[in-house]
Amino acid sequence: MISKIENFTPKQQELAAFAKLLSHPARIAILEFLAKENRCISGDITNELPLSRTTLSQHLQELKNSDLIKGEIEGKNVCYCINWKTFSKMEKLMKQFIDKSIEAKLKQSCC
Amino acid sequence: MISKIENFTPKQQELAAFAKLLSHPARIAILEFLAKENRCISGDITNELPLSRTTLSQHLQELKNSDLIKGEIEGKNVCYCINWKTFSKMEKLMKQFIDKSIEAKLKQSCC
DNA sequence: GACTTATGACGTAAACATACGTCAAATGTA
DNA sequence: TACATTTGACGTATGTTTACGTCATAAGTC
Repeated sequence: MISKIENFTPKQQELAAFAKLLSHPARIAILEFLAKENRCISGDITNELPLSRTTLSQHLQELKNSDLIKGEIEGKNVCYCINWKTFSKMEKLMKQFIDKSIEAKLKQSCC
Repeated sequence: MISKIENFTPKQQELAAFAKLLSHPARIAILEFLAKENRCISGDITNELPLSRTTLSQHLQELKNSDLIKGEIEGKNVCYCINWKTFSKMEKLMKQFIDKSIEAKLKQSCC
């Protein structure tokens, strides 16, 4: 199968990539948990979520690969936390898309 | 394989489902196109996007199944348009998630 | 009625995501 | 040094998404 993704605009691709990260409740739960805790948290996340450590590790890896979270080794543990720089970028793109759409809504005549 | 999705909160599931809809550039492009046009548009979308009619139809179906767009038959054509009620719901959930996260950021001490 | 056009339905192949068990490495503790 | 703990890496089975070709249907046109 040939991917056609590169035929879309960079912005569309970037927004889609961020949306993909949010497209599984486990990853949303991870981000919510990391945001809630005012200190950084290692594999405690495993105890919080109804998934095996292995599966969770995979989701963490995905978030880390996309730079939405950071993970730093702290002795025996790993301290994970949200990368706010990337998070803000996601917020901006998402807001832009939604606002642009809703703006257009006002001019709409049918349906 | 057993799905563990039902073990997460309804809000997490709902947000993830919306995010999944936005997780492909084609579907973002469709929504952008529908929002841009101030009249409703049928299969003209096919001419706008670098995908076969069949593939596009599949993406349209997905958006329609989730109620993010509506499609009404108009003679020979189908008039598609954004379902703003669902769109607003998505906006609200997404905003809630992002704002709640960023609010927590201010209290954060590490990383 | 025959023809064209627009569209959804169905089938299918390739790619990707999800979920988890097991293993190995690295670090702190007895 | 021996041992437990935390964690990423690897393998793998199953499920879902993407992409498209082909067929069927339904509405307008000749």
